Amino acid sequence: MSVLSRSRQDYVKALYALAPGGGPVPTSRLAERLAVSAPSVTGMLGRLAAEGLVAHAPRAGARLTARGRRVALAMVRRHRILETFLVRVLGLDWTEVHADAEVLEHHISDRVLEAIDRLVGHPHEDPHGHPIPDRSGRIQRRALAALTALPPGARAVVREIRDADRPRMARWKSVGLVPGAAVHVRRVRTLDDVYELSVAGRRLVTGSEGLEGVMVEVQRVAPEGTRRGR
Amino acid sequence: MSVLSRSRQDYVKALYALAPGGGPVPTSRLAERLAVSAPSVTGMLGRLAAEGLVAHAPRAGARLTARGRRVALAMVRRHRILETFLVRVLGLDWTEVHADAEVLEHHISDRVLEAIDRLVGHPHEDPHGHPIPDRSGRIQRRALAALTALPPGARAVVREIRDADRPRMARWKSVGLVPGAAVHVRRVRTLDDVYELSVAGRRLVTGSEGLEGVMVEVQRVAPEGTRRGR
DNA sequence: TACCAGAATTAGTCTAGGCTAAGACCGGCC
DNA sequence: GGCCGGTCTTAGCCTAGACTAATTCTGGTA
Repeated sequence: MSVLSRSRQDYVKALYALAPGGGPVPTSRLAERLAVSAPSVTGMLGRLAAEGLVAHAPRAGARLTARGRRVALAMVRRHRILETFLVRVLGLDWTEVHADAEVLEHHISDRVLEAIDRLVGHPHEDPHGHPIPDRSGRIQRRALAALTALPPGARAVVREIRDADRPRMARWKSVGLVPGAAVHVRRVRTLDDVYELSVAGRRLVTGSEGLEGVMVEVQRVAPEGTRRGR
Repeated sequence: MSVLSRSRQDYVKALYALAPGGGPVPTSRLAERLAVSAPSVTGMLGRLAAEGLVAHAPRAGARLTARGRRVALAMVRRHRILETFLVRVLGLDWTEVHADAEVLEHHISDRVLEAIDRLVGHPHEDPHGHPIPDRSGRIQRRALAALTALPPGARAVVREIRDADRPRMARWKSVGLVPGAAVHVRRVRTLDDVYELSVAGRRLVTGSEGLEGVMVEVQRVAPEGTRRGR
């Protein structure tokens, strides 16, 4: 009970990722996320429920218990500290550290994790800008908007780059869409899905597909006379 | 075939550890070392033989093939680089890093391993003094003697501390028996198993039990008129 | 109200890698 | 030469965690 198999850790982590607020997650969503069949999910949810990590109302989805949530947050902490370490200490690129952290988070002892945390200076954010839960599982919650949701004229600062495939992250990085970058939405042509932005002063024209996963903190919604889109 | 399960890696590593020279290893020795039953060993040896990693003549023990030996040396390299990292970068004590390295060696990608190797400056020895195989599996072979095999009067330098239980390694460390330390054998009382040494200038009296695993490079066997013991 | 489609669960298998119990081999002693 | 004890191997079983096929719900529509 005290030491969870890698599989269990993955299920708990996925539940948290799919519903950080604790809402119920359908079996099929978990199956898709974990690249596993639906019956496998049903089976594992049964075990996790018996262990008190999830509440599973048959045919009504599963949600983490308080204990499950603590486990999930511990995994998130491990993952993000490891990513920070891989980038800052080992010099790997932040567009390519996800897979390594994904494996290591299951196998590193608390002792080594805390030593690494110390080495990188107890960071509050990982290289993608995600907040790192503290030892007791507290995580900074912030109200971020998707860059694609901003109306023309808005100004914002990039805060998080959600994990995505490597080429996409590499593209974001190459055009300056990195945590901390200032963004100004110049025009949005909804019909043909074209965004004209300036990113850190440089002009960028792209489709929405190339922006999903970039989360920003809004500075100014729009110049005078313009209303915020939903 | 290209990616070996943790279990397979452990068997191959154990075979190398029990017979670095490539000699045959009895099933029972493997079982003992891996804390596994003899039938489990027979079963796994069958699989490893089918995969070309070991040669298994029934009832005559198993030995590594050239391929198996390459795998084993890669594992040794990973283990020792990781130990070096845990000590030099994370600041852990060399008497307590073995278990962590034992787990991590199976889960770290080549990319991360090489980054770590770079970070610690491509060391040739780990913190216990063991030589680290290079990328192509070449390992420095040296003729070391057990400290307990030295005759009275001999002078030597500690070169390797063989992995052992933590308290024992901690004791060695606390009395100065660390790689690089100069040792002078003052007296050996074979009857009641007492060794009188001076270690880095400090006097040390102990039984042989407290010295097993300390390997030295002999400087001078004995003063005039004394013969070397076997 | 009855039916249908999609989602979830149940039933039954499979693989890796363990285990115990039982049988087969082999080297040494009488 | 025959037996005996230890060492291996074979036989059969177990668990975690996957899978596919078949079955059961359930909510929405005719």
